Amino acid sequence: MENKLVKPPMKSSAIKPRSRAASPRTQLDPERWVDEAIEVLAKEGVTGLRVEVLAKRCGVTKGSFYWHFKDRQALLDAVLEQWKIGRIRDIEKTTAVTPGNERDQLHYAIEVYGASRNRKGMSIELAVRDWARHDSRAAAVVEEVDLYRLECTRKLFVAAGMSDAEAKSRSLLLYACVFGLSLMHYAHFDDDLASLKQRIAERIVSN
Amino acid sequence: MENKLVKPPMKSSAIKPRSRAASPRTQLDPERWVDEAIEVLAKEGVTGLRVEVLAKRCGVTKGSFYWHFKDRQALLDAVLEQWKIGRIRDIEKTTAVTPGNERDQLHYAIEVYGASRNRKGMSIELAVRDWARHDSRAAAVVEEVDLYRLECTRKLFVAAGMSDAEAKSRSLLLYACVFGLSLMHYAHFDDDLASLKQRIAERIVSN
DNA sequence: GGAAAAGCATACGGTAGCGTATGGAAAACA
DNA sequence: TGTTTTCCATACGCTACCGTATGCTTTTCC
Repeated sequence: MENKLVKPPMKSSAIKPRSRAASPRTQLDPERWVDEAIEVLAKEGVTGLRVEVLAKRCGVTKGSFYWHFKDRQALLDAVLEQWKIGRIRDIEKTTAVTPGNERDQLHYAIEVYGASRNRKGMSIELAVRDWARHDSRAAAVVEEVDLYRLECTRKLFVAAGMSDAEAKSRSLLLYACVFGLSLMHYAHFDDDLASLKQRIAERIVSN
Repeated sequence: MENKLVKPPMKSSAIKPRSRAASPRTQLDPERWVDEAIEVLAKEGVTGLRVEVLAKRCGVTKGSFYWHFKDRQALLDAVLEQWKIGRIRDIEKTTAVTPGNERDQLHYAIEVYGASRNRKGMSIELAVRDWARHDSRAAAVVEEVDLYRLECTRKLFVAAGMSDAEAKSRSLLLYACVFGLSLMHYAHFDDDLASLKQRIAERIVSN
C-alpha cells in the first residue's frame, strides 16, 4: 500500500516486467493505458478522455487505473509526453537531410499528413492542439514540437537553396497549410482535389 | 404552459418585443442566450457549453433556459445558425469585388484573422471546427461556410488575373494557412514575426 | 382591476464522472 | 508453504450536469 506514484516503476523492458521468463498470462498494463488513451483522445478529444471510459476499454475498472496513475492529470501528462516523443522521432525520420532530394522530402512531408492515410495521426494532432487552447501543459508541448518541426523543414528549405528568411517563411507556411487543410471541409470545392493539392504543394515548395 | 418551442416566437424587432412602446425594464432575453453561448463556446469549447453554467452567466437559473429552448441541443443549433449568418455576412463585406484592388483585399482577408485583434473571432472559429469533428450538424455548417469563403476569394483571385485552377488552389491555400497559423505555436520561431507573415502573405497572393 | 400568459425560481430524480477505501486474488519471494 | 507484494474489483461519497415539475411573480390584455 501507499504506492501511489505519479509514474509506476516501469521496469524498463517492453514485455514481461516480472523476473521469471515464462508467464504470458494475465498481461498487466504498464503503458497500455497511454496507448489506449491516445486512441480515445483522437476520437473524443481531451474532454472525452475519462478514466472510467478508458478502464472499460481496457477491460478493467477504475481500481486498476488508480493503481497505475495518481490521478487523471497524471495520465494526461503521460499522454503528452508520449505524443511528444513520437512526433519528434517521426520528424527526424521524415526530414533527415539527404543531399539532393530535399524538395522531394518536403513534398513527402506535406503528403504524409494530407491524405486519407494517417487520418488517425491527424486526429490526434488536432485533438492535442485543441487541448492546448485550454491547457498550458499541452500548449508547452505543442510549442516544443512545432519549433522542432519548423526548424527541421527550415533546414530542408535552406539545403534546397533558399535564404534563411525565405526558408523560415516557407517552413511556417508548410505546416500552417497542412494543419489548416485538415481543419477545413472543402471536399465539394472541386472535382479534382488531388491536383488542387498538388498545386498548393508546388506553391509551398517551388521557387 | 405547454409552450416548449424549439425557437420562441422571436417577435421580429431587435428591442422591445412587447407591444407597448415604453417598457425597458427587466430586459428579457430572446437571443441574449445565443450571444453569451458563443462567448462560452470560444473560451471553453462545445463541451464546456453547459446550460447551468450559461444560466449563471446570464444571471438566471435553468428554469429560464428551458423556457426559451427545448433542450441543450436547441441552443447548439441556434449557435450554429447565428455563427453561419455572421460569417457569411462578414465574408461578403470583406471580399466584395471592387475592381482594381483585389490583391489588397486578399491581403486584408489574411491579416484580418492573423493578428492580435480578432482573437475572439478566431477562438470561435477553432471551437466550431473542433466541434465539427464530432458533430455532423456543426460539420455541415462549417462546410457551408468554407465553400462560401473559398468561392469568394476564388473570385478575387480570378479578378486579379489568375486562371480558374490557380485561383481555386490559392483560395484554398489562403484559408488553410490562416487557420493553420492560428493553430500553431510559433511565437519563438523568429524575432520578426511580422515580416515572416508578410512573406507568407506575398507567397499566397502574388504571382 | 381581474384573468391569462410570460418569464423565471426552486426542488426533484437521474446519470456520469472523480477520487478514496478496502478487500481479494494472483504472483513473487523466501 | 507461507508471507509479502502486485494488481485489480467493489463499494462509497461527492460534484456537476440534464431535463421535468411545479409554483411564484410580473406583464399583458380585456
